[in-house]
Amino acid sequence: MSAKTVSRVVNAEPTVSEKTRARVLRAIELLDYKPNLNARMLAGERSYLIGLFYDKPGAYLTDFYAGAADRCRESGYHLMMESCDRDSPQFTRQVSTLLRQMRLDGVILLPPLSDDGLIGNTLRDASIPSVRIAPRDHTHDSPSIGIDDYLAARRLTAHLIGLGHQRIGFILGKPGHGATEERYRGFTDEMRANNLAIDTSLIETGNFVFPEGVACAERLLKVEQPPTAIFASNDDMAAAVISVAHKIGMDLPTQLSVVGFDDAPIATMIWPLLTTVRQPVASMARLAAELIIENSPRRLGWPSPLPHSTLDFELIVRDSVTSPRP
Amino acid sequence: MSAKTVSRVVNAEPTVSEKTRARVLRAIELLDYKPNLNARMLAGERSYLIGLFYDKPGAYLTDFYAGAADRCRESGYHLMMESCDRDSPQFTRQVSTLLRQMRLDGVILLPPLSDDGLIGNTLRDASIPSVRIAPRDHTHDSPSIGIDDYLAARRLTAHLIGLGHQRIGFILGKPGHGATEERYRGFTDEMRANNLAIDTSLIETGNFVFPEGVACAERLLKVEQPPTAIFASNDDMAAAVISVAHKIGMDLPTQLSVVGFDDAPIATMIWPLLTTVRQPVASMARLAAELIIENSPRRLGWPSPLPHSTLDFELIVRDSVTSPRP
DNA sequence: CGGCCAAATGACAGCGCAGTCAATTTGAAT
DNA sequence: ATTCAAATTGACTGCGCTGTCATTTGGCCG
Repeated sequence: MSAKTVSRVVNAEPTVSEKTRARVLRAIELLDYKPNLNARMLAGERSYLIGLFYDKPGAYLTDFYAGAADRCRESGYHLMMESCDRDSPQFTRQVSTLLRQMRLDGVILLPPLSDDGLIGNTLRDASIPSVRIAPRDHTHDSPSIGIDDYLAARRLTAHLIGLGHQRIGFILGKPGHGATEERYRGFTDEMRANNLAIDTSLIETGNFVFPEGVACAERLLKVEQPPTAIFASNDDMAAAVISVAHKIGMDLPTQLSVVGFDDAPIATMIWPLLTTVRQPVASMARLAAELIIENSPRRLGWPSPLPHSTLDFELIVRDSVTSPRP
Repeated sequence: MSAKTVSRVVNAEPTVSEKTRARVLRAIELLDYKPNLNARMLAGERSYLIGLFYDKPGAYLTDFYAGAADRCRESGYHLMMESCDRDSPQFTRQVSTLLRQMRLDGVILLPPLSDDGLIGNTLRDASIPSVRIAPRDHTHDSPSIGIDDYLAARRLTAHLIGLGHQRIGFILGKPGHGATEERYRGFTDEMRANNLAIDTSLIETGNFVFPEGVACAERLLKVEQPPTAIFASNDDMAAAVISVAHKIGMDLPTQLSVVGFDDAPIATMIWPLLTTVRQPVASMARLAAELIIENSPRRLGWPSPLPHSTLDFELIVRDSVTSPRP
């Protein structure tokens, strides 16, 4: 029973007889043997480490991390969460240091990193597989995972219209994000499909953050003929709308309907509870980790065609929407 | 110029002449040399890895992670965030696997893990240094970091009392957490110091979470003579109070003052903005990482007496508090 | 029963670094 | 200049595993 044979069993190599495999597994169980990760990394080509790169920490980050880490654990991998300050001058250095020091087997890119050319190139140069979450651009040379933002936005808009809303304000996310564009496109298409005019004075840009959402809401609610409903491109900005409405003494949702997007924790921490779209964050995370883990041993590159997974979203109807007052 | 000499320079060993050190450093810079982490781990006794163990992901988790990771990066360390499901049967196995596989140099324990005997023992048996964040119990054999919850709660209560509030409701956190007890003690002591009675029908337990905070708030606002102010032991529960108040049509903060604790993101994402206590999360995180990093090379155990750091909190006065109506 | 091929196993080296200890250089004292 | 201790440096080894390749085993055929 040589060390090598144990190694073979641990790595599930096919060239081991069933008899010895069983014996080894029993011994492993008995001794509670755990292979030393560092030695495996040093000797082998895999590091059993996956990077999770993000720009700014959002509310979904911990959820995503938890989901991906969960999947990683199942296969003996570990997740390294790393904040990538895109504007930092040492940005590339930082990334390549990480890659070289840690020998990551793959990287999961959260938006807006998923569309960042610099990171993309750095990863490609280092031939490190990556998986992109909710990219704007699906022509990258790595798989992507997301929901159909366009469709979700249409549904959400249809929900509003179905209840009788006609003047609907829209708060855009951060320019350049795929989600921003798709959600807006879904909104406008659904409006047009219902022969509803899009009043450009009712379109604001809130960059996905609460404070700017506040400014948008203040402008939106101050116009001559205010909207009866506001579609915010994420829950943080929807919360901002609600906060402003409360501040100026509006009665919600009677006087104003609000919808958000993401089903972030904040969605259920305010009154009225937000009607929103839930992204399957945990599933996306698990899938992302899985893609990398399964691709990792071979290093054969991604299968062709590249898997672009579109997961199902869920329309969550809560209390923040009602029919407009006649 | 042997490899060993380079190793000495990289590890800042003292027995290198200034001349060679300079030469080596220049070469390192020139070649952009990065020592292989895995090899260092395998060969040396350090792993350059610190664990951040948490139970349930809270809002401050990402901030804490960011702060600690920041400090780690400065010294070439990395942070592994791990969720410890305290109730899982494989809990100990999971932890010890981590420790043995990754050979963590140290572990940061977030509450309530900071008071968990099982983890504490496991770590001690593996002689892995740990740093506890906001423990209830300061008699552990590892350093702790926190703020003076008692004092902060007194200040917050004094703020309320100073504005004229006399009937003040209190929502407790999760039993067993140090923060829960200290904050409540601060509240009661300050009330007593002002000769104010503590009406036990105005004390509720919300376990630090929003949904239970909602239930507490509903009960609190339904009593015969409702409080004019509510002290929630954290911001999530304070948000719950505000949400309920909005729901039943109260005018805030005129009819009800609310204070929270932590200055979580939610504190500024609702109207009225929460008056609360800010914990220096980033500083705590940096300090925690630093303690482990500095202790790590020696493995001499902690200095005596054990450093129990009490960092400064900050009373953040915003809009959720006003004088009670006459 | 020998011969042969494929399957299964083991011997060995080396991944890149740090620990050990011996070899070398330096510098101060004689 | 010589001597000797201290300071500095380098050769060598091993950390625990995996890749390579040689060796052994087992099954099947003639």
